[in-house]
Amino acid sequence: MKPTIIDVAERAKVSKATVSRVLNNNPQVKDEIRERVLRVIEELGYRPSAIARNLATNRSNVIGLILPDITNPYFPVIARGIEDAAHQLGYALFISNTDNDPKLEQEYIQKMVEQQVSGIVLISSTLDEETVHELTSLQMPIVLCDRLIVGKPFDAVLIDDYKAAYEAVSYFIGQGHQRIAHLAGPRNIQSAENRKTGYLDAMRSANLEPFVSVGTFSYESGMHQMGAVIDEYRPTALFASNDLLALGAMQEIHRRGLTIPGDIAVIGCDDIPFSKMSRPMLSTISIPVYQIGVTAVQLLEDQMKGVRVGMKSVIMEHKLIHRESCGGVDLL
Amino acid sequence: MKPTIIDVAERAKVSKATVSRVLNNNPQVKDEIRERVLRVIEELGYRPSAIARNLATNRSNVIGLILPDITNPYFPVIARGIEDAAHQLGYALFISNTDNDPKLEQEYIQKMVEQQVSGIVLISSTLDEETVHELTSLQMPIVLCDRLIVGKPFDAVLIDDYKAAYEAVSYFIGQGHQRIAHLAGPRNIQSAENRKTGYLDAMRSANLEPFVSVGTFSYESGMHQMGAVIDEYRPTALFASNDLLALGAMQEIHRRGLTIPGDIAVIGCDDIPFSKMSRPMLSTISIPVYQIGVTAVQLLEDQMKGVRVGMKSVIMEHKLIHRESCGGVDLL
DNA sequence: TTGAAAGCGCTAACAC
DNA sequence: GTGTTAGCGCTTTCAA
Repeated sequence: MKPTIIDVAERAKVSKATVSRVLNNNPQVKDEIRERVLRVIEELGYRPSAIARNLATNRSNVIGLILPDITNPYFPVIARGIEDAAHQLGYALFISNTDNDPKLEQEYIQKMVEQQVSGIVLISSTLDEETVHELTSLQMPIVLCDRLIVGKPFDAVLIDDYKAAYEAVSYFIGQGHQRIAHLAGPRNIQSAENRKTGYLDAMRSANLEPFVSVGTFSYESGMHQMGAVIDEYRPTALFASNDLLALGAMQEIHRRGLTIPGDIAVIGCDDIPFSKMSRPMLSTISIPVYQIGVTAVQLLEDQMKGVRVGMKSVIMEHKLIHRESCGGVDLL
Repeated sequence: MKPTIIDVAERAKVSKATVSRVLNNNPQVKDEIRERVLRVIEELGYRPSAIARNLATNRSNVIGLILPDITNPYFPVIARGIEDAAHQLGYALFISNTDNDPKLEQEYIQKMVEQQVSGIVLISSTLDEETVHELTSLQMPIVLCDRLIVGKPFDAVLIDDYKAAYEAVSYFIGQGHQRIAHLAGPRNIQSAENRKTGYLDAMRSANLEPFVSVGTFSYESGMHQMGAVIDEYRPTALFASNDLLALGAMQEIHRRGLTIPGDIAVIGCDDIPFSKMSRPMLSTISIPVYQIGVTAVQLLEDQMKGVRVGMKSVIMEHKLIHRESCGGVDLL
């Protein structure tokens, strides 16, 4: 059997309260006794049970991360930011993939509640009313990360998708492009919609005829959509709603014997690790993904400590990274 | 306050034992009472505390995953396989990144022990004696995943790195290549060493002069090393120890105005998602990463259920995926 | 089929 | 400075 606090207490000839005190670094323990206890702990290889502790203190020092799919190259860096920040603050991390399925989201939220997590970081693109309602009724610290449905009553860390898209398109316009296409993401993903709107507005304000092709946020989708876009619109520039889409589009552009950026200039969004490995290297809107994760945990910590009342949203800065695929002068 | 089992019991006018029974689907509860209790649970929005439950049952239904870095594109798919399998079996998942730091590995193992996880999946490249010793003394279900230090007394799921490398090199030899270089991974990573040995043996058995360049498992390393390899060895083919290395090497090859596979044919290893997005598409040794994760959890489950005594290693099948970068006839 | 009560391993008053 | 004791919310005998 694993030793318990009682085993330690008996062997060290003290009460378990004292053992508990040394465990929690309570200063009012005589050094001599502290050392004796420590020694016994060592001898026995004793490890306090976090579970018993949690039950007694009603806190778990665990935070939960719920995200769509760790396999999507956009998320690992966020996850890493969250994990690093969490561990730094002494929290362990639960993780669950939902594939954006509201059913699963709710199920995992429930599970986390049952596990008594101290807080939840939720990355969801599709938050429905029901989930929101469930979340609010939880009375639990929650931070929405990156893909907010606007107007929801939660802390959130986001980027300004609208502006990011607007800037990318404006760059193309500044370069003299007239036929700028947009590969959009799924309609139920808020950030995709915002980027689309940004694109549309930028085009309109320059009196240019927009062309949008809607797909999923995947490489394959980028390939397939791009074929039709070329056939129907003959763009000289492309703004893709995320890098995977852009990379897929580039593949198709090359397949047709067209050049990048010569025939078609391309800008993506997210700056996933691979965007600098493509040929030509993908120009893209860079998002401080790691920092988003760190910030999310900070907001969570604030809530957990009760430092702050009321909600708080943090908007992270994005930046157009001028690599090879968008043509034009080097902006650096 | 969150309702407890007592609140439910009182409101349903039964004892908490009965509530506990319906919670655990104990069949010997009268339907009428079961329904009444269920109704109250619903009304109160009651959720049993996993923590209290764990303390009472001494099981946590949580498994821990310790891996080097979720940000490395090789790991997310494994992680996903593990998570899916875990959730399927009713386990939640802890996750920790170690960056292959033995200190951190030990720290996280300790944390997981304190959290009373039911089992641990450990992906480590560098397992030192001390950690192994700690692990064995834990008496806890453990599965080593993918990067085994051979001869350690744990369950493991692996691939045959030696053979994989041997096959890749043999393919090149079969194509008539004489100057086949190898970009190796770090010396302290077992799989990298095994791949290197496979390369070396294949070269020797064909009486070819080998050329190995050792670096890290990164894209940048691939770029940098490849420069020297070209200068010093003028290879016509390259076997890289992983895809990131291969992709970096391809970048450098292109930068020098050389063609792939024309001037230098390349084969990578791992089949990370990006290997099919590169241009040309990277030929590589494909590893059933997702299945590795699933299998690891199955082994863990076996241990946790006590189904099996003794150790077990599972070797997963790899396969050379012939895409564009390795030249030669299409093998399909 | 149900209830009473002991206990899981720890923390936190409170008393000494 | 240290010990006693009463919980934390659940499961699980054991009786009834």
